[in-house]
Amino acid sequence: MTGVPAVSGPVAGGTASHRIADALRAAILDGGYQPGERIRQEDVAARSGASRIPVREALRLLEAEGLVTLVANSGAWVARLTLAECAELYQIRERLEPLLLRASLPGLDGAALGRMADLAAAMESLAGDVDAFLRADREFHLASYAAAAPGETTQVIGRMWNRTQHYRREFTRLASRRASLDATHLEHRLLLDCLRRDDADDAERVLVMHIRRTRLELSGHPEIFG
Amino acid sequence: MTGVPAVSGPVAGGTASHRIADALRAAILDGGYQPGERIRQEDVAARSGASRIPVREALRLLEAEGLVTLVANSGAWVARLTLAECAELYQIRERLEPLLLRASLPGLDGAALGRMADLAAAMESLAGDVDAFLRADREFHLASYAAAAPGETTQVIGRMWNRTQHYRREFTRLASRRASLDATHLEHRLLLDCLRRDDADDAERVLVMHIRRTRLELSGHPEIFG
DNA sequence: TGCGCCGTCAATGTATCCAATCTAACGGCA
DNA sequence: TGCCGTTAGATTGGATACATTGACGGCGCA
Repeated sequence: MTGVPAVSGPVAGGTASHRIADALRAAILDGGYQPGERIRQEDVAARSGASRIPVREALRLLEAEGLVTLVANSGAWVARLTLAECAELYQIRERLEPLLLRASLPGLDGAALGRMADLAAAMESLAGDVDAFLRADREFHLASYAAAAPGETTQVIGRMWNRTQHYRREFTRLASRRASLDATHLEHRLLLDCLRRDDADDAERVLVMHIRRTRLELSGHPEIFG
Repeated sequence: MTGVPAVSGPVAGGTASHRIADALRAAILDGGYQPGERIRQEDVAARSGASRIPVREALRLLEAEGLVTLVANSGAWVARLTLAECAELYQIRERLEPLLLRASLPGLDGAALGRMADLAAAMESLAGDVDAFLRADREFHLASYAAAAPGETTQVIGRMWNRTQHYRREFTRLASRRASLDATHLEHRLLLDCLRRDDADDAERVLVMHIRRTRLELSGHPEIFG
């Protein structure tokens, strides 16, 4: 229940709906709920000590974020993606993340780049711990965008990361077993180099290739989406 | 209340929340509600013959779409954009719409291109009627994407169009008064030509320039965002 | 006269209760 | 024995009623 830096996280004020939505989101991202798993309103209500009304609003919120699928008069399930849907989210990322990176680049200072270097190094040594790798990878990329003014682009990209989180976990599990994250590590270093050189064009290119390669490798593992 | 081809339109099942959300969305897009205007839950409930519960869920939905701004314990307002926020949405469009156009291009047949040509011609003669122009422009561009499999990209782009609708209307009002939509018309013809030639790269380029020029012209009219 | 406190009111947030709908198990029938 | 209609249960959707929060205006005081 801890650890994932929630993108649309505990920002919103004290209303119960938001608290519940935050808790559910964290549970889904951490794998406490699996894709396809049913979410019963009363269960959530009981666990959060509230009535079903705020739970319903929380579910609506998560549906809008794409994390939950609601069917009228039937129920709520943790959203699952087909391979094609997941690939589409990655294509959106390929187009939008370079935009955000470009906006962030001028504001990235030495401290931010240092933190990113630490994370990149950590990922290379963390080959075994999938969840730690996921957290570091997420923080690495989000850190590269952190100097951009938060706005719609950040929101959209955050939703893409959240929606694909489970499949990234499964893929990383596979890849780490075969010790085949070398390309990832290399691209992270390349990206850092572009940022240090303040070269936005190169950074965009590297980032596009990084996301695209991941997408193509994901497409090679349709069994993840079974 | 009619006319706007709602992007996230009356798709969803019979639940009252969705009906109310559809009605509110249409009202906002048509200008029945102005940006910054307050939306009272009881008003909407009374008008739609339902209680406040489904109204609240509808408002949550529209908040997620970016059309409504909710403040806890305070109320709901029709979302308003600053010039910077609007420009950001246009930058997202610059990156994503070419992607969608490329996906749609192979499936565009003669009928679709013919319809687009009709709409382009209509826009050129419709110089006076702002709302008719807006409808035609929207249908023109959405038609160019219609052959792509509906997915997240379509959704995101639709939301961008919806959120900027009001400001496009105001801008068009200004531009049509000065008869300065010539560049728009020209770009529409160029785009159609690329599509007829089945040239995806050129089409992407023209579309990017089309959206970017609009963004820059919008930036020249900060008074719209007062 | 201007600032700040307090009371009233309106609008939202939440809980409880009832109705409508879907699911699944059961039994009848071919 | 397999299929289908029926019925009972569970679960969600919605309405009403109450609690809570925030806003506005009046009053007192400096």
